[in-house]
Amino acid sequence: MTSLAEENYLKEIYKLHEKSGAMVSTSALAETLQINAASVTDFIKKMASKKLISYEKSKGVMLTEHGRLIALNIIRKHRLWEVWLVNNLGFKWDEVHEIAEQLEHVISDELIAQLDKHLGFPKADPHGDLIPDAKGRFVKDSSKPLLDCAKGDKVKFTGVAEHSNSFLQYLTKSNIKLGDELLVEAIEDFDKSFQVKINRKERKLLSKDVVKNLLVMVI
Amino acid sequence: MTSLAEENYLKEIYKLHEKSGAMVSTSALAETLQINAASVTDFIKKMASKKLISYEKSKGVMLTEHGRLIALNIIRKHRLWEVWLVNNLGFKWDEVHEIAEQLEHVISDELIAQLDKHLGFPKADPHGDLIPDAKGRFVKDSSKPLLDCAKGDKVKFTGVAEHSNSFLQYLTKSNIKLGDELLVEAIEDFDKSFQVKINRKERKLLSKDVVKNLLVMVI
DNA sequence: ATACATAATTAGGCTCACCTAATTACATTT
DNA sequence: AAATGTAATTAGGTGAGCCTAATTATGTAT
Repeated sequence: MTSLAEENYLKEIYKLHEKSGAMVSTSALAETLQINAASVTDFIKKMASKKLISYEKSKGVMLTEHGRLIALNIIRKHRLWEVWLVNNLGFKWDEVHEIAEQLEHVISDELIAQLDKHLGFPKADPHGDLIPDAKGRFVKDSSKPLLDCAKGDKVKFTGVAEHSNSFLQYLTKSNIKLGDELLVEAIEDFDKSFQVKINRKERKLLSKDVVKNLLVMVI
Repeated sequence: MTSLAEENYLKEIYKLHEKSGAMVSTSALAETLQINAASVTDFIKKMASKKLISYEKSKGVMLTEHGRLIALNIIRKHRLWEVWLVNNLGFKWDEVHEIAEQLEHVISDELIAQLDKHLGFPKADPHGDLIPDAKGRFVKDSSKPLLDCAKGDKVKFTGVAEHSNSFLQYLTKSNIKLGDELLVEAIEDFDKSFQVKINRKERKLLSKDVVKNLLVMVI
C-alpha cells in the first residue's frame, strides 16, 4: 500500500511538524530527507492526491488524519525496534538509529504485536521518546527541558531533545543516563550553565546547550 | 551495494541450483520470482556484467564465488531471523517465511552478529535448514529422505525437503515435530507408504509424498 | 512601490526494475 | 532434413522516484 519513500516522507513530515508546530516547508523536508527540493515538490503532489497529506502550493504540507496514523505506526515500529536492539541485543543508544530505520519498514502487524509483547509493552524507547500504541495514541508526556527548571528543583532525566550521536556520546561519557536523578544546585545567570548533582553523588557543570536538550520530569 | 532485486535473484538462483545441481534457466527463475521471463533475461545480463553470476546465452546462469557468498549471507540472515521469530516471538514454523523474507534484507553485519549470539549460535532454522556461518560455511549435513530408509531403521526427524505451508501444517496436525524419533516398522511395497512409530509411542502411516519430504538422520 | 534574496515550482530527463509483443534459438519428433 | 513446440531473447515501453536548469512566487529591505 504505502511505499518506502512515502513512509519516510510521512515520518519526517510528522517529526518536522512536531518541532515547529507549523506547516512543513518543501525545503525543510528536502533538507532532512536529503532529496532535491524539486523532487520533493513532485512527490508531495502525488501524496496529496492520495490524501496522505494536505498541500497548499508554496505554503507547505500537513498530514491528514490518515497520513498521521501511518506516520505514527512507522514511529511506533522504529521505537519498538530500538528498545529491542538496546535491551535484548546489547547495542548502545547511539548505535541503533540506522538499523531501526531499516527495521521500521518491515510489514507485519502480527510481528509488531508480538515484539511489543516480548518487550513487555514499553512506553518509551532508549532515548526516552514515547511509543504510540497500535492506534497511534501516546501516554501523556509531562517532561520539559532542564533549562526550564529553577535552582533547587529535583528532577528525573527522562529523555533527550537532540538525538545526534555526538550528544548521546557526550552523555554516555559524562555518565548521565536515562532515569538519573538531577538536583539543580546553581544556575549561572550569564551563560545559563547549570551545576547539578547527579544521583546525590557526583556534581557536574552542564552548558546551556546541554540543559536545553535534557528532558526531565519533576519528581 | 547489492539491491533488493539482486539479493532476491541471487538467493533464488542459489536455491534452484541446490535442487537441480545444474545451471538455472531463465524460465525457472521467472517462475519462482514471479517475474516475466523477458525481464529476467534483462536483469541477469546486468548481474553478469557485475560478476555476480556467469551467464551463457540461452543456457542459463550460475553463481560466481562472489555471488554465492552474497546469496549465502542472505540465506544466513533469513534463517537466523526465522529462529528468532519462532524461539523468541512465539511464531509457528509455518508463519515465519514472509516476515523473514523482509528481515533478511536489513543491512548490518553487527546486527546479524549480535542476533546470532543472542540466539546461541544456532546451527539450523525451525525447519531444520542449516545456517551458514558469516563466511558462508555450513556444518556437514548427514540427513537424507526417510524414503531412502529401510524397515527397522531408527532415525531422528531433522528437516523438511518441502517448505509449503500445507506440508508444514500437515506435520503439525499429525504431531510430528523436528527432533522426533522415528522407527520404520513397515514399508508397503506397492505405494511406498511407511508405517512408523513416533517417539516409541504413536504409530502412524505416512504416504510416499510425505516420507520423501521428511529428512532424517540415522541414530 | 521597487528591488532583491530566498523558496518553490515547472519542464525535461535519467535509472531501475519491471511489462508486452515480436522474434529467434533450441530440442524433439516425424 | 523439415516441422513443430517450447524456451529465450530482443525491441520498445511504463511508472516510481530521483536529478538539473530555468522560471515563478514570496517575503523583506530600501
